[in-house]
Amino acid sequence: MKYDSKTIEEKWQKIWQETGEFDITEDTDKPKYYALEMFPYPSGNLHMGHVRNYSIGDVVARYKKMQGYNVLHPMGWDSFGLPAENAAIKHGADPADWTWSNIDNMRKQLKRLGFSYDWDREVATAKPDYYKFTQWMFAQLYKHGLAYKKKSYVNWCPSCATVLANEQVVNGKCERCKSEVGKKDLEQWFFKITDYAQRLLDDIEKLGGWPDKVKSMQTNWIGRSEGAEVDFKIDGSDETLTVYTTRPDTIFGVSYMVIAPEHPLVEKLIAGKETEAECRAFIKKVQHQSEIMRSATDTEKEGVFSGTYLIHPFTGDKIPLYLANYVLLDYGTGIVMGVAAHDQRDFEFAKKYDLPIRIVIQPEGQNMKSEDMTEAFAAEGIMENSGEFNGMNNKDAIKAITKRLEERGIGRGKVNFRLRDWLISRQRYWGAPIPIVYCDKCGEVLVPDDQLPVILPQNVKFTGQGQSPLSECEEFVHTTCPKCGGPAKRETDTMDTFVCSSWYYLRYCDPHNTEMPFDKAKTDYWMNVDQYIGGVEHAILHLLYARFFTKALHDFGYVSCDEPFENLLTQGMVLKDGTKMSKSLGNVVSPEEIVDKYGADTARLFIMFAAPPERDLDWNDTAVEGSYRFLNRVWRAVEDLRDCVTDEKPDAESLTADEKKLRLAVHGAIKKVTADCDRFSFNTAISAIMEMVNALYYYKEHTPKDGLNKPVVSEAVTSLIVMLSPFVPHIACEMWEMIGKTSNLAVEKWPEYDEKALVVDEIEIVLQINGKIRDKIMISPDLTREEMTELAMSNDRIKELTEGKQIIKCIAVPKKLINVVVK
RNA sequence: GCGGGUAUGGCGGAAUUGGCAGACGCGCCGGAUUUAGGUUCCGGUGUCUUUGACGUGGAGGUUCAAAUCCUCUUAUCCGCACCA
Repeated sequence: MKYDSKTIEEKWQKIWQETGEFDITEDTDKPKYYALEMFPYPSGNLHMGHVRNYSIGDVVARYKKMQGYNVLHPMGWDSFGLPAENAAIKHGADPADWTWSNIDNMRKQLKRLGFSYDWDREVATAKPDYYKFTQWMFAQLYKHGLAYKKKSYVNWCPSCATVLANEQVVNGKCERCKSEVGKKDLEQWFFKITDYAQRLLDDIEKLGGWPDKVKSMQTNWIGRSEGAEVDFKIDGSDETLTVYTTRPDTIFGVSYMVIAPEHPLVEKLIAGKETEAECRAFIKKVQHQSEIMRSATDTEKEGVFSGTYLIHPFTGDKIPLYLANYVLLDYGTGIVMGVAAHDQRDFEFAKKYDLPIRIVIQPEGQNMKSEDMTEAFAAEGIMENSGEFNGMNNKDAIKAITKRLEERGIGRGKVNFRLRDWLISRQRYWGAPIPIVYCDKCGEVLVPDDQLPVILPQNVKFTGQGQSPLSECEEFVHTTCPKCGGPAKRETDTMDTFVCSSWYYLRYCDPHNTEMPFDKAKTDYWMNVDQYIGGVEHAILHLLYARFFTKALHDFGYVSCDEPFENLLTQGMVLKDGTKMSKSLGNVVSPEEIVDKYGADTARLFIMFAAPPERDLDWNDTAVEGSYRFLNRVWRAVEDLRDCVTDEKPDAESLTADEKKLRLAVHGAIKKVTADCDRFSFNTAISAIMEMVNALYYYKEHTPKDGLNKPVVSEAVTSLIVMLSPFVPHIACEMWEMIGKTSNLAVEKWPEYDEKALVVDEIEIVLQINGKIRDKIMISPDLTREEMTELAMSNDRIKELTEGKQIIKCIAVPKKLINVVVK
């Protein structure tokens, strides 16, 4: 007989729903705990990655609840985004209908897995009551000068027909559709995340509960570098060009300069020069080079002389200015010094175009010659050919030269970041409209808070071509100016969906508030998120944006915290046969099927048991059977022993050896499961429960039915059910009922172990000679080192093996081993 | 190139602080139950030339003792990448 997972799971899910079991409010009598999993995009169906993410979160939430915490555990939908719109283009479905029906389906699937969400707090970012406040967030940033529009050379995905943030371009391709990303000069909305670059970087230190991997990814992404800006006079003009360099110490080694071909000043620099035609041809060529080609390290460096010379600020030499494909427009000033001897890229470029290689730093005690060099020398050394700075260590020269530049007013120390401002406008329909209107009289006008939300219109046309559907929706575009009441046009760009997901964790604290995105008192109670759980793919984008939002809202006075996520767990992927599950490979295991066949509890148990949460998990059908078998084994034991359940406590004084052994197993398990759950080592927590079940079977099989010690068995059975309940809540509740309990298992107190039950008369310790095991003996655990040593010396085996040898020393580790060192 | 991981039986994994390597599970082998298969219960299962030796990707080192610490190295995965 197998236990009936289907009936049991439906029964308890219904009860939880009807009793509002997991609905929660602020309660200052209890410590709070905010358990959060990254909310899903409603693609249509739950996949195993979701099941894993939410199973981990549910165990955490349920475990904390049983430990007496007031647990906030919400769920919602990151429901704006391109797939809805693509479905509209492809199948003619309305993006809203498509989204809501997907949500309905996935909500059902989540409920079938028995997660302990407070469904009353469910949010969907595509609903007006939510995006009203996404627009409010935009307004706040706008009012504080952190949202601005500028013409910029931006990433453009031709297939998605929209711009993309820097973070959404992966290897020169669109993160979503993988098509090659181009560049366009467009007027776009940005959030000034760069204002927070230093703080976002500094505060990474505060993120003690985050994985190092994520912290280092963010550090690299922010990419702080220290250097200097230097002004170079243009020969024959009063104007200057400014470069950024991290190596001002190499300034005397400059043999040429380079400017990005797309640089706005290029036009002026090449106009009327002998080389103009050549330059124009080069610019055209570079424009046709794809972003991937341009950014690949192994792409050959190419350039052309601009016809312009710059004047070296120290030597007064005339230095040729080149246009070259290896200089990035949007980092630093878009102009760099070419120091062939001390930078590998410059070295290659100089070799190709036969430009001078000037050594200005020598490795200590050496005398390199430029004609012998096969690669640039980028390490530390002693300055030479650098005028007054000769003989200095180059590290010191960086400071000295920067200082001199500052004194002369032709340069300055400068910190640069790799992080760019966050491009948030999208030329798409299914997103939160940007609350801006354009009035002929008043210009760009922010929609006032009391006129939010700017409602996304329905019944727009989806052609998949040309402009955004919104810009062709006349009744949306034409409006009145909030300032002067005259005719005005709406901004037709919508916001990047990452804006919506940058503040949802705050909305969960107060999801029904119609006046404000949240009440400060409520976020003060619930924030920070104590445990955030999700995929590592969000290590940069979402997690950086959310940190930025929290800091900005903190500065505006809306929240007290300035980091949102106290602890972060990045769960591993769910694989099949060592590779990612994917439709094209046909190796997708559907959660629905598994729940149908074995039940939600088995699916959850397998996922938690098969691997530690942060590691990748290979789906294994026979191992799933093993988890199912274990639950049946537990079920049979509880069924068998249900009559033993009593309120009577075991009498520790009068137990048989077998009874003591069972108690030891039970309390040992309580100790280990608790410690393991505290450190999120759920796989070993489950294995500890399995060992306890094995001990229970041993006792059961070795004791006549009428000889069972009821209080001892009762203690074992109740602890077993309680400890299983965060992992497999349905079967646990059913067994709880089966043994006659009427209390609510979800808030049952987590068991505590009895130190006395763990005390044993004898333990096995190891006898070693020179670190090799030679015997094992049973001793009292209380023996001192001296007593242990004495025992070892009188041991026959040790005596035999050490005969005729010189005993140098004897190391005794209480409760572990004795090691005799001989020569 | 820079940054961060990972490497342990046939497989997933365990060993929290340096102290019995391989817990727990899968698989496999055997016993009991059964007409048989399946189920269930019990037992076994790192390798080998088995009174012992070897064994945590490889090579050194520190230590009475190393999967764990140090140095070097190989493989592999992930992130960033012409960032001046």
